[in-house]
Amino acid sequence: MKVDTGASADSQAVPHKGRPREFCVDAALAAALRVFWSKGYEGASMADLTEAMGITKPSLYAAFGNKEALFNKALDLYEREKLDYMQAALAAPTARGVAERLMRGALDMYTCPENPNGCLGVIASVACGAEAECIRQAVLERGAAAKRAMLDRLVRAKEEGDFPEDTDPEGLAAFLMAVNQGMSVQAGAGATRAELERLVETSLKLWPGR
Amino acid sequence: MKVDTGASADSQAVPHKGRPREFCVDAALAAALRVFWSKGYEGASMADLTEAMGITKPSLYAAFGNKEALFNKALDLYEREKLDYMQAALAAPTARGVAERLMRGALDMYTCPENPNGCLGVIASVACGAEAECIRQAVLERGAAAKRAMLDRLVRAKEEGDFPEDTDPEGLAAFLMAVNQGMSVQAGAGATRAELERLVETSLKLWPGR
DNA sequence: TATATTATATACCAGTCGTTATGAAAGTTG
DNA sequence: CAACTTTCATAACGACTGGTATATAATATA
Repeated sequence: MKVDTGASADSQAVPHKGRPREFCVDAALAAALRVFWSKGYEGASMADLTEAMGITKPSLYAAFGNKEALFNKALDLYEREKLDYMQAALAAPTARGVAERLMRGALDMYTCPENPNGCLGVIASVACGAEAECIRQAVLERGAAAKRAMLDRLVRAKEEGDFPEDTDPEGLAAFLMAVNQGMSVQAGAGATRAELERLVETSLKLWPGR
Repeated sequence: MKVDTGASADSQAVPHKGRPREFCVDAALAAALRVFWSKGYEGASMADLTEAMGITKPSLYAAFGNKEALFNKALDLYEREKLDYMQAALAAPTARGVAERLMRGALDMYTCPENPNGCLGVIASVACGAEAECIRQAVLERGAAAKRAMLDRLVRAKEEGDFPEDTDPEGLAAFLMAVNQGMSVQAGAGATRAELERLVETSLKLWPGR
């Protein structure tokens, strides 16, 4: 297991000693993310990855360590660039605003033609068999953290009077995650944007309180 | 590609000509289902399958054709034995009864200790990369049929006055499927029965009409 | 008992998996 | 120019993939 090379920073600032690399690390990582996102962790072969990234296998191993390390960095990138709607949702003033921003953000994410279909977290957590258990655990960890953040936000919302008295914030947090995960599955199954919009509108209409 | 041997019927009724097989086809298929259910289509290797089924590879190929045919038969078995709560739900007298039976049936299915975690349909449709596209299509086909049946049922429910006037049956059908898929994802992620119960109770409380 | 038919077990196929050893190429530094 | 360092491309590694050829064992039929 190699140490992290700190590849995320742009390496063009200070000229290195040896032969300079001929590819952009960030662009290669973005390409790798697309592959993992499309095919899952185990479904993405090194041949798929190197072809999409435009580099050879030794270059990949030198720059990113191994497949698992590459996936984790791709997962970081995914969370940073594609899951920003989550934090934006949590910042909404009311619980209804949280739900609305979350669902509409997810809708835009899932239906953006630039993106592969579905949610990388769902794909990787569901499609992880056998020896890639640590990958699964890493993905589940992030999902659990997201749910915890949502739960905290909804608990606060209840204290602020956003819900009727008999509302269960834990149930609602699980509910929001479930609708989001369901959207991911249906998007992966080829649902149209119009179909997902109806799902979002229906879910928001059912959402309780303000 | 061999022709179907009609292995579903119990072959002990009439003695065959050659050497009799030493394993029960139905039991082997049930074992194969558990493997596919746990690991997905591509995640389940022939070695996994033969070991769980207690037979050798040539026996498997002779009895079931190949991996794809085996999966399709396992999928039939799954739908027949594990998805019966779907039809039971559709037979409920009111839309609320449909939602209730569906969610509680799914809850029981996902939390039964005998079963692997999650829904085989979700697992196989999400975790199908590359060349197993026909498997994915077959699974998606069944999911689409299930949603269509649900939509028909909810349209009828609206005609029967189970919903407020401004209710969108299509959105509600997608909603029911989404909650179910979300339950599958969360069950696969290791959610406890108590957590899923709260999700079900919350969703049912939000369900509109009677 | 002899023959036909089917299932079994062993070993093997070509291909792919993730990973790495090897040597040449391309830079910086003395 | 000659070290030195790092990346490059080629090729290979052992392990595993889905799928079979072959030979033997077990039954029914004649």
